[in-house]
Amino acid sequence: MTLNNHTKKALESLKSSPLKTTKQRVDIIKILFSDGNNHFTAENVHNKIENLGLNISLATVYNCLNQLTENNIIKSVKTSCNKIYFDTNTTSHHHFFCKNSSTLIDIESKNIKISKLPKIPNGKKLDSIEIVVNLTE
Amino acid sequence: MTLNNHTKKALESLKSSPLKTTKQRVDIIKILFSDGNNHFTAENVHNKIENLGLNISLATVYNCLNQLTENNIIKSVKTSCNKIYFDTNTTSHHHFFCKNSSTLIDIESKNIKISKLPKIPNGKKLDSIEIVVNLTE
DNA sequence: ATCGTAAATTAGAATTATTCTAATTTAGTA
DNA sequence: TACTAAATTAGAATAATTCTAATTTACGAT
Ligand SMILES: [Mn+2]
Ligand SMILES: [Mn+2]
Ligand SMILES: [Zn+2]
Ligand SMILES: [Zn+2]
Repeated sequence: MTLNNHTKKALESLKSSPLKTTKQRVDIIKILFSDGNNHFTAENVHNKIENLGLNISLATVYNCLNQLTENNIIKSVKTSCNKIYFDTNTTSHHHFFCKNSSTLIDIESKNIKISKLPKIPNGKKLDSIEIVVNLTE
Repeated sequence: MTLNNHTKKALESLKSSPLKTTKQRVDIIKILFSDGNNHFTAENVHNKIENLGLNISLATVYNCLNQLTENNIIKSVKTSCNKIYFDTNTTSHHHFFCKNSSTLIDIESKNIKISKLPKIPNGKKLDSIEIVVNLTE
């Protein structure tokens, strides 16, 4: 029951955010960060909650994940399988996506490099670049 | 009413595919390819159909777009706005995505370059790389 | 041309992921 | 301890897409 560093840091971020420290938010953070950096759907988290015998409604899971995202404690990743994944890695990074298992694996920014980029269309500005390297088994 | 080359080629691909040449498929292809390469949601296509006074059910629009995709006459692009876009550009290419207007703009493969890629995780193989350059206005 | 049949079309129901609503409970502060 | 804004919740709503099952159509064979 001793907390790892990821979890401790996330709980501190929660405390210093404008969000209230509720039992549900603490439980969800513990689940998210228990195993190093990881990617979860809301349903994944809800299943873990049920397996632990906890009772948190699915609406709360979604509310919580969205608010943790808004407060930069986690981030969200849209995948080609039309589900939102929540990502404990808040650094700017990219992903492998395995189509067979619908799993995301981090690619650190320093391990991928774009050396040529077309010019940004007039009137728009660059927001971010997302690279997904799709894998099969 | 004279057809452009994109449309002619797509109609030929339809003819040489295992799909039957139905009025609905021909009309949808004409809509898709009428204006050079373009990106459409199923709803976009259905709206155009209605504006033209044609009558094709939404189910048929989806069926048709999915089968054209399976037969490589168009391709589909998943975006971060959780809608599937259908793309008349079947070459391997990447996209600008404007978050404000939810529009896709092609980036030709030759105009973008990845110079460093991490090694593929054991037991998996590379399927494809998707780069989305997100823009704001 | 007509027939037979597999494929296509259709309206509407179902599904899935997610968000919304509105009533109840709770955290944190005074 | 009381107050109040924020959080939680069950369940309804939404939105995109797919499914179902009945009807129609394309097209190869007669
Ligand atoms: Mn989910
Ligand atoms: Mn659509
Ligand atoms: Zn990640
Ligand atoms: Zn495209």
